[in-house]
Amino acid sequence: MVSNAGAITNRGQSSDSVRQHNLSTVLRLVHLNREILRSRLTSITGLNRSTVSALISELEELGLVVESESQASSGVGRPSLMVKPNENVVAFSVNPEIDATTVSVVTLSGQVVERRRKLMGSHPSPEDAIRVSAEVIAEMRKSFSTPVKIAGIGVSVPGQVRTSDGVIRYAPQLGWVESAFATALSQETGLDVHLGNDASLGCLAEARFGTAKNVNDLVFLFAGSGGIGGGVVSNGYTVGGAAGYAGELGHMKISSSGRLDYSGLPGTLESLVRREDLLDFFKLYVATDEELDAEIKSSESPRAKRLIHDQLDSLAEGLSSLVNIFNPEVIVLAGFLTSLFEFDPDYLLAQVKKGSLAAAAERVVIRKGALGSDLLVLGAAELPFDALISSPTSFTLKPA
Amino acid sequence: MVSNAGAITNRGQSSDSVRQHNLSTVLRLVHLNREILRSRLTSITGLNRSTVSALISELEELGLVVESESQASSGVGRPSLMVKPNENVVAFSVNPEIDATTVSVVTLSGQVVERRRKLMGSHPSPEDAIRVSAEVIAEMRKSFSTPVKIAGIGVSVPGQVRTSDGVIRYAPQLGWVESAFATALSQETGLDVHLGNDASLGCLAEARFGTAKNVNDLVFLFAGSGGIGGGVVSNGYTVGGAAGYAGELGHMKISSSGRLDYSGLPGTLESLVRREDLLDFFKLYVATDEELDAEIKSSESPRAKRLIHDQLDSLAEGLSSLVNIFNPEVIVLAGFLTSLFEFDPDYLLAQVKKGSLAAAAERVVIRKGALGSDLLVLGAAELPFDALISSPTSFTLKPA
DNA sequence: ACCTATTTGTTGTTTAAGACAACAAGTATC
DNA sequence: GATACTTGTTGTCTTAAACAACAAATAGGT
Repeated sequence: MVSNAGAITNRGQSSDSVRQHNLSTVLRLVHLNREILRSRLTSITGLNRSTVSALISELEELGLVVESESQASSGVGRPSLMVKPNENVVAFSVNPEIDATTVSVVTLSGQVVERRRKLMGSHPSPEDAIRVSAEVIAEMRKSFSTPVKIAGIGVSVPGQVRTSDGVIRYAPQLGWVESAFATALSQETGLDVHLGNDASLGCLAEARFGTAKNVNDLVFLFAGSGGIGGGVVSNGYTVGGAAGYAGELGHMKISSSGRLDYSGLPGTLESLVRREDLLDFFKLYVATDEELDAEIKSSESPRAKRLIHDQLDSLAEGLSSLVNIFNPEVIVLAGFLTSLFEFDPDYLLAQVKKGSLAAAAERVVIRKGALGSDLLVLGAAELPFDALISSPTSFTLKPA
Repeated sequence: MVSNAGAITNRGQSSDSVRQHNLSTVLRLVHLNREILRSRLTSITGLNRSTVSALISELEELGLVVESESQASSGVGRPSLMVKPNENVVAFSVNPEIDATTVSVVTLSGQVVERRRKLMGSHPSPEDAIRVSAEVIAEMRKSFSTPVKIAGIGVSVPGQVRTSDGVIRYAPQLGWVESAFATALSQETGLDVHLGNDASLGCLAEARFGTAKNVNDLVFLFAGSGGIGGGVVSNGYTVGGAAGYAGELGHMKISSSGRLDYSGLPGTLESLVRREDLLDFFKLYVATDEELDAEIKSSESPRAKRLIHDQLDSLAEGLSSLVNIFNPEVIVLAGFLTSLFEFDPDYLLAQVKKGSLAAAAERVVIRKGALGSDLLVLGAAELPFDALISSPTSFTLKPA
């Protein structure tokens, strides 16, 4: 079914599904805002005060939210109660990288309360990462001081993930091919496991908690050592594609150059905007984003400036196309792209506008991502939380 | 708000909005299927038989649908009633072109029942097109033999349209800039006027009635004499962008070539895949798509084949990027792109797969559009019909 | 021709849940 | 301390979907 205005399904709504929808809506608002006044909930949802009251009671009985007296009183009238996510509801976030795997605990209120990074030998296999993740998760479950309830596990994957069954199709940097990661990790832990592409999850995180909060049309571009990934939100929905592989914005062809990207495609954005090129130039062999950033910011030599502007030009060409395709409200850059951007923000924006249609580009804004090292951690945790939020009554939280 | 699973709004649902939603859902299904059995409606919506019965009664009282005994009996049991859109409910479709403006009457059941093409002097102004459209519409309203009810007017615009207020920002072929087209035509006719980009409307039409029925992730590419336009459906929603300018797929940069497209951007898909180039080669100065198609299909000379394959290569480069960006289920080609495609369909598909990530491309299918000359007529009419369908009880149909 | 099984439409009743109204509780202003 | 104002709570009302029972219409078997 295709629709602009209507709902996405052909399903009708029974009174039961209405209740589910309203519970989800309230819970989602509480989650997204971290804390929110009851009076705000009534005005945002448009529901009656008494209805919101009943919904919150039900969510409280389910152990998903808690109410407290609000601190700062906001004007005349009886002060409204503050509603927050129950701090005992958590999700695990798993972030495999080339040389380490990070496991974090995130609360439903969006706090990263624990993080453990396990260094691994070079080129770990998916099985290695699964084993290590399962071990860390088991340790963490034993060491919780409060009695937590677990929504599940979210995994950020630097590669292509089939969302339907959580199979990693191809993760070039890690060298992983066709791994039934979700099934395996679920068996090891007894928890629900959800996988997502790292850049798509980053996009989700910035759109929900970061610099693109409340933005419905958004293009996100993320570059690390392994190339460029992307994510798009359109109409408030993540663009996922038929099987979940959408958002591979680094692999757009923007030039006739024969340079290959990490997936072997020529003339793509990823082949022309490369962290490696900058590292080579500055003779930094292993560098953090911060070191590279400092080097770029302090560049004075014409040759350095030329290189950086070349990269900015390529980035602008890609962004111009994306502006024409998506007419976004905001473009969010993350990873070392923020260093390029901040080197000359006006130049980048001007080049983007030059390469795109005036109408599509007229209100676009380019911003730096706001979530830093929490980006993928928060993004991955959203996957199990989404599952919980979309069916709060039937979802079964697991004990620690 | 950003969500994959949930609804797009933060609004709660009262019992009233449930009724509205269910009425819309049923009416939309009737509209999309042209006719549908009551039993199918119950199974698709998941609503109770008696509820569907009540909903249809209400829609019938509103004069939006009619019931009839179904013809072919389908097995045991009491035969189900057939529900169809009321043939008296119509919309006007207005399609301005460089040398003519076409006004059509489309029924809620998707039939084009009348079409008048008014030739206009070269380079008509928006005001000319508005005047001519209003005149034709006035004539048509007088000449209806049955007492019709009018949902409104949909206009396809070969250019960029701000959807919020129906202002044409820029229509390069027509030379129109900043025209408050919707407001003006509405004043002339007393009807609601909705504007949309031509290619986006074509995409919508193919997704609802054409070759991409029931496809939720779809890329549409349409090429005529004025360049290449596009449309995208993702998650079942049209990708519209922040202001409605999204879908300008012809203006993606795919090459370092300095050739300019009709909007002055270099190296774009539109600059490299050009109807004009083929016309020049075949020495056809004014040609219909059919004539050009015949010429392409009968090409034997190596030079002709080379030219066509060059264009196919450029088309494939654009499509590869789009596959990486959207991971569509189906790519639909329309206009003279179908001629290129049919010249060597396997080659195009192979080149597209070669230029894109294996996972994103593995299930993609390229198809020719199915709606031919009804494409824009049906697409534009969907705009007023959408307005009607999304609020069937409060919508006021205008008399002829 | 008749009987049975099956599916669908119709009608009256039940149930779930949001709206509404009245009242209580708590705050700011004068 | 009185008043205005906003919010939370509670009981009642209303809407609309579900449900159940029955009638209607078909196919297939005897």
